[in-house]
Parts: sequence; structure tokens; C-alpha cells
Amino acid sequence: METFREAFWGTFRETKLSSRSRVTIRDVAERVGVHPSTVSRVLNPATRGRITSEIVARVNEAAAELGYRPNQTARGLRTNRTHAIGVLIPDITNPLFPPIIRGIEDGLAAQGYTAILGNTDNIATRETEAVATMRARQVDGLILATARRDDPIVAECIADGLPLVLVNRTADTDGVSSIVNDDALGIALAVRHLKSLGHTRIAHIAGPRSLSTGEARRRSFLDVVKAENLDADETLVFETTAFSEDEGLRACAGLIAKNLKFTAIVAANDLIALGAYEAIADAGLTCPDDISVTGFNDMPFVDRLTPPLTTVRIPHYELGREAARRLVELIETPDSPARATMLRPELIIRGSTKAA
Amino acid sequence: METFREAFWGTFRETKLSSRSRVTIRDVAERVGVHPSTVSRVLNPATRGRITSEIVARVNEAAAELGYRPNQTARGLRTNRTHAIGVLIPDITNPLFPPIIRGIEDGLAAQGYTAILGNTDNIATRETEAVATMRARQVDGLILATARRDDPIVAECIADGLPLVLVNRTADTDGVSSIVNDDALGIALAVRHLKSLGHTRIAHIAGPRSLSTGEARRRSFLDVVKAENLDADETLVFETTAFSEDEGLRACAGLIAKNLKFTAIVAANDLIALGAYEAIADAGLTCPDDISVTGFNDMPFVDRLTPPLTTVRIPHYELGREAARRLVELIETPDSPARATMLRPELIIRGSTKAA
DNA sequence: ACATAACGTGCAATCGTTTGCACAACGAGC
DNA sequence: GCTCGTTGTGCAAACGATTGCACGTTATGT
Repeated sequence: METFREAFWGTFRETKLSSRSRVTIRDVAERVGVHPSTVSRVLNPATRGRITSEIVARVNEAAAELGYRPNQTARGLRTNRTHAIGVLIPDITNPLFPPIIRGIEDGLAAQGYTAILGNTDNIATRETEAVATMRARQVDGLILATARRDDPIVAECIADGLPLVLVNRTADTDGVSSIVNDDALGIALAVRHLKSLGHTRIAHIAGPRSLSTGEARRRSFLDVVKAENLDADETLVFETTAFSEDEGLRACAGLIAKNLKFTAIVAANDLIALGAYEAIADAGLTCPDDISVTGFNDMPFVDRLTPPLTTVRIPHYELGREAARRLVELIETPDSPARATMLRPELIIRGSTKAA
Repeated sequence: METFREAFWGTFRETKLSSRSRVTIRDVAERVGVHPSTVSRVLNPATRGRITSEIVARVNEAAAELGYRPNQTARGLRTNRTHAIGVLIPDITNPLFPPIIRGIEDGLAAQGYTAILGNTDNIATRETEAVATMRARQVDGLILATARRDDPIVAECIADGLPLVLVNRTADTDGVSSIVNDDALGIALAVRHLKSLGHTRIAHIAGPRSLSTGEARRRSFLDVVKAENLDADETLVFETTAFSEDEGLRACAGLIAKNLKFTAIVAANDLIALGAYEAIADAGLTCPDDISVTGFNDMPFVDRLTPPLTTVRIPHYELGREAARRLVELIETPDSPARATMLRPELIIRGSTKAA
């Protein structure tokens, strides 16, 4: 019987050899003639110093020869650290997100972490489900680009002590780290630009108030319009249910239909601005001759539109990169405090705005 | 001493409880009063049938009450399956890729797998490094959007028996599964469209020959031009070193400078077409009045350019989705054969092409 | 009613690493 | 030359789940 098992395991090993994660720390140890733990210590920079340099050399050599690759799964089980980070975004095909994600990935990779991505389409159930999946995978932390102002997931993570950083959008919950752009400043730049062009009746197509970006931009719009002594007519603010082109179209069409005599629109983001472009064309008007439009985000390719979109540029890549850096800090420095960071936006003046 | 350890572990457990993967299969087992293996069997759909339904119910209840979440890391160590897939792409900020990635993720998620993303910027060293990282993480398979025609990584994966699917680009290696679009057909559609508009001298700005897309499109262009009895002048084909806007600009400028009297350009992809737009404008010409241009891919927003780009639409999302499906098949059906699949592209006629 | 099969559950080994502890061997101090 | 520190390694127990095997129970057939 023993011979059978021997044979079985023999072939099994062989099969495995020709396929997956074949060589283990044990194989390396055997070849060098030391204990597996010694190999482990050699491979770990922190404990390497405790081992005779000759053995270090021989272990490294053997590891290289055998093509040893540490098994992160096993390591993760033992250390309870996977060096994997869950990244939740609404939808990767929204052009706003790729640069942010790229920043996150670069930032994480630089520190030895990798990202596990999940698209949630802004659907709450998919969000909780995605978080569950990530946690089952034992991620060391989470970066959310999906936060709502009142977000149970954020609350849950904080309660559970799971390192968390919000990016792009933040939540009202306090004690949460976030990297967002300065929405208030961005809107102020846009409004002042329009004022300098002589516009006095400016409309705002706002995003959903359930999102920090929608609310902060709307709030700022109202404040700045007042501060700058422009027509502060609340009917000029139209609230959408999503930051989408369709909603922008619907909102702008509504605004035009009400015949409110505005000469400029501050859109809460670029997609809404795109919708506004359509609505303006549909109404037989032209941008910027009849109505000036500003966007928000400076998504790729909005400089190629007709007319090129005047918009508020936010540092997408840096947002992501900084979020990654912050999260790793949170993970590796046990009692680092939660901080909310705002990055500075910049107004990019193009062809969609002109003198009233 | 024992008391100290007790105390230590006590607090440790407590700390852990309030933070990470707290409740294990053992906790559930204890509460129900059964052996951990029984809990495991209940939780595994395949073995659940072997357990008394009353115990199944009690285990499920206890698991729910305790908020038990299986630890994928531990499971992966034991089963040697992580249900994680490595996805390598050149650069997520290239608008071509987000829809593909979205397709991949949706396809994987539908079958219980998750994607680990890596950007390689078409740099070989980053590719091998990324693959090493993925393999260290014990991914169950790889989807590559980064393949070159002659690609050592592809060869390595096949040699090692690591399930692999190429998407968008393929490799010359045989025995590899791939999901790509029908490049030859796409180019044929573009060329015939231009011929039908009366163009006879058509230029082609080709992509790198080291990539299957670059080579297949170039090859097809030459074939179709000949087959359709158009001017088959090899000097009308300009080869770039990358599928980028810069390269498109450079190539098109070169073509124009040589005064070759062509009236249309078939660009190997949309970014190259964008570069061509610039070069045409720089030369004081206009598209499509002086030169018609076709692209390839139908990236988001090319319908918003001036003029809107006539291009070959490839089914990005389906490409990704199908790649995911294929990979899972490869993983779960041991001896499923490698297949190369081509999806059908479609010509989208817009404003960048007009009668000669 | 008895032998046997089928069924349900427990036992223990295992996946590949890490790490606290124990313990040799060595040089140094007296 | 003996003890005491270092220093460098080995040992073995984890981490949390899966799974072949064994065993005790109950149902089945005659």
C-alpha cells in the first residue's frame, strides 16, 4: 500500500512541477542543507542580518537556481497581511476614473501592494457585495471612489477598523480619510470667470445631493453667486439624479424651457456639460454664442469637442496616487490619524465660454 | 508566565475581534457543537448534501449570526485555487481598454472570480515583473491585452501550463487561446467604403509590426488594395512605432510632405487617426474635404470630434467578456483545447470620409 | 433477527510561511 | 580553563480551511 501512495505522490509532484507554484521554501532548504525557517529568514530583509552571510549567499543562489517564488497566499495566511487593496469605483468606463485608478495602482505598486478592482455602477447592493468579496479576500484596506455622503459601508469599515481612504467623493462621517479636490474653489473659479466675461444670470446644473461632490458644488455655487452680487435666483439651480449626459440633457432642456433668461451654465461635471451641449443644440441655440457652458473634471477629450469645453481641471492622477499613499500609511503606521485632504483644481479656459 | 500569555492572547483576540477576519469555521462549529469539518461541508455546496438537513440549518444559522465569512486566503492555500485572475493591460488611461476591462470583470464576477489589474505601459520588463507578482499571488490564470507577436511571457505561461487567454492582440505562438477582432475584415470594410466614395489612392498609417493588430491590418490593407484594383503603391504605407497620437501626427506629416497625391488615409487605429487630423490641419488642409480619414476601434468620444470619425467599431465589451468566459472554461475544464476566436467588427460611417 | 450496505460525522493531515522559543557553539572575560 | 553572553539555527506550532479515511449509527434485504 505504501508503494502505491509513494507512486501516487510521485506522479502528483511531477505533474505539479510542470504546472503551478512548484518550488517551496522547503525545496530550497533541502538543497542548501538548512532548515526551512533559515531560508525564510534569509528571504525576509528584516531578519536576513541574523544569518551567516555565507548561508545567505547559498540560499539566494539555490532560490535563484530553483526559480523559487514565495507563495503570497501562504504568507498571507500566516501574517494576516495580503498586500492587496480593494478599489471600488462606480464604472471604469466613465472617463473620469481611469486616471484616478492609474494613480492608485502606481501608488500602491510603488509600495508593494496590488489593487483588486470592482465596478459597482453606483448600486448599493453591488457595493456591499463587492466589499464582502474584498474582505473575504482579506484585503489590507479599501479605497472607495463610490462613497455617498451617508454611506453605511464607510461606517462599517470604520467600526471594524478596516483601513479606508475615500477618493474623489467624501462622506459626511467623520474620522474618515479622504482625498478629494476642492470643489468649492473649482466652482468659484468657474463662476468668477463667467462674471468677468459679463455674465450676471448664471444657471447651475447640480449633481445629486447625496454625493459630496454634488452638494459641495451646489452649495459653493449659491455662496459665490451671492458673494459676487450676481442674480441669486434659486430657480436657476437644477438638481439632477446622476452625473450623466442624459441627466445633463434633461436638466438643461428643462432650464431652457422655463425661459429663465440665463446666459451661462455652470455644469456640475463634464458629462452634464455634454448633455447641456445637446440640449442647447436641440433648442436651436449655439454654445457659446447664446449660452456659455463650463464643465468640471477636464475629462480626456473634452478639449476636442466643438466647442472645446471650458472646465475645471482636477488632478485625477494625483488624487489616486495620494489616496494610495495615504492608505498604505494608515495600514503601516498603526495610529496614524484620519485626515481629509483637498487638492487644488485649476480653471481651463477654452471655447465654450465667451463674453455675454 | 502562563497567566501572562493568557492575558496577552485574551487582549489580542479581542483586538482582532473588533478588526479583521474574526470568526472562523471553528467558532461556528463550536457554537453548533459539531466538528469544523462538518461546517466546512455545509458551506461547500458540493458536499452539503451529505449532511443532515437539520445540522445544515443550524450551521447556516450560526454562521449568519456570527457573521462568518470564509477566509479565501486559507481556502486558497489548501485548494491551490484562488479564484483570482491576473489581467495585464498596457495602460488603463487609453480609452480603448476600459470597456474591455469592464467586460472582463463582469465576465469573471459572474463566475465567482475577481481580477487583479496591472498596467505595463508596453514595457517588457514591467510585463515580466507584473506576471511574477501575479503568479506569486497564485492567480488561477492570466488575461493579457499586452501580447506581442513574439512574446516570451506567452511562451512561458504555455510551458508552465498556466491558463491564459489573449485579448485584443494575439501572438504568433500556437496553442494559445485568444479573443480578438477580425482585423482583416475591419480594414477591408474601411478600404471598400473609401473605394465606393471614389478614392483610388489610399494611404495607410500602420501600427507596429511587432503587434498582431499592426501586422494584420497592414497585411489586410495591402491585400484589399490589390484585390480592389486600387493604386497599390507601397510608399503609401507608413509604419509607426506605436499606436499613439504622436506617431499618427508624425506619420501623416511625413506622408503629406512626400507629396504622394493620396486622397484618403486608413489609420490603423483611432489615436493614429487623431494624430492625422492634426497633421492635416497643420498642413493647411482640411478633413474630409482634402483628405478622408478612417480610424479603427471606435473609442468613446470619437463621434464628438470635428469631424466625427468614420471608424471600424470593435465589440470591446464582448471581447473582454468572452475572454473571461474562455479563461474560466480553460481553468475549470481541464483539457479544453486552445481556440482562437475572432469577433466581427462593423464600419461606422461618420463625417471624416467623403467623396473624392 | 442478523449480516450488510449506506449514510453521516469526526479525526487528523495538509497547503507554504512565519516566528517565539530552545539550544548548540563560539569568543570573551576573569 | 571555566562561566557567561552572544550569535546563529533548528524545532514546532500556528494561520484557516479542505478532504481522504475511519468509524459508529441507522436503514435494508432476506
